Amino acid sequence: MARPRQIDRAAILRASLAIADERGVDALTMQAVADHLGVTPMALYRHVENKQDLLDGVVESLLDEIAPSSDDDPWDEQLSKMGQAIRAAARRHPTVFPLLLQLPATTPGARRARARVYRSLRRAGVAADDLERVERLISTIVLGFAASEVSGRFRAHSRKALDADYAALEDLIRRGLAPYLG
Amino acid sequence: MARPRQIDRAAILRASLAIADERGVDALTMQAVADHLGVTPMALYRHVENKQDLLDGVVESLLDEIAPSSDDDPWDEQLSKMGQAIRAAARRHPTVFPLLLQLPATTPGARRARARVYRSLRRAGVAADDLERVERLISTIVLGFAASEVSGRFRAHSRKALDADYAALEDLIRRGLAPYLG
DNA sequence: ACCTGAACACCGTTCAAGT
DNA sequence: ACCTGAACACCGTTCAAGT
Repeated sequence: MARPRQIDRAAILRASLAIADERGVDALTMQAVADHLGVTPMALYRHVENKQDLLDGVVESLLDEIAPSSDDDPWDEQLSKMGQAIRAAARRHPTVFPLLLQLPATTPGARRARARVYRSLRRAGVAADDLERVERLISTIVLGFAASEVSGRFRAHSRKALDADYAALEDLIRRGLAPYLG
Repeated sequence: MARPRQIDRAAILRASLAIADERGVDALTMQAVADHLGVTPMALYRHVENKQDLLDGVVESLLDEIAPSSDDDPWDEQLSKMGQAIRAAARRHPTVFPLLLQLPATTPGARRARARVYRSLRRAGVAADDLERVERLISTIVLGFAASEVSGRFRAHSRKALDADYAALEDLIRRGLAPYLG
């Protein structure tokens, strides 16, 4: 428990995510983060603008956890893997993940994540004109489901039931997307 | 601006929603609600358990705003109207609405809202065994979109672009649901 | 350049006291 | 039965001061 000398933005965001995962996003206070890093709360303001900036940073850091699926897989497989990766990230960070739906899609991390989906869709045969719209539809559906399942909305449902729901959702997306896959 | 003598749970939730709509959910404090009602913050605790209970109540009150569509309309029309009603409610309450995705679906208001969709789906020909799953899929998709569009995720998009996105989403749902409509 | 001490305004909540 | 005053622990944030 020696105090780490390197306190920078990345370390602050890492500590913040850990606190939110362990004790919930409500326990994510400037003081808790400072304690975790062996520093006073005021020291954080050198590296983050304020609490909202810190929170935005934490939410955005989730995007980098959604691993790019292998480009070699067929379209179906890529959709499947992306869904599982997103659901797994949601489960790892149940109180922070739902905030992704509120994150402006113009941040660097959001752009990177979108670029990966664009590539998948292009290889699947989606026309250039439809690319952005299709990406918005898919990500909205998948994020909405993942947020719902980790944040209490489906609290009464077993993991097995949620998996079956998600499989049905994936089928629905596949059918719904058929016209775009030309 | 005479202080209303009737301070009960309903009045508290109404005042809370008004404050959140005007100044954002972050401005929804016990003190702000008390001020709005001409009372001290401590008086609220007679009618709500605590801040979280108040917030839950406010979120749940949104569900009652999603008007039941007319039973006479054909299935397509009902889906359309439900979507518009939900998006309109989201626009009226942009900072509170996204919390719907976190509200346990076991509250009375949530049950009522679901019952309405069940009836629609049954009339559309969805088998009894598929009813609950189909409802979960549809509401997840529509809530996810509505939350996204009012909470900054699509901040860069015009109202026209969002309407077009939603139309595409509705088409996608229709195609995806076809197998269930037997 | 980076962290700290002291201070401020605000927040949720409790409890005994008032009516 | 219902509201209030006083009080507490905690929160985000600023700023001058330390190293």
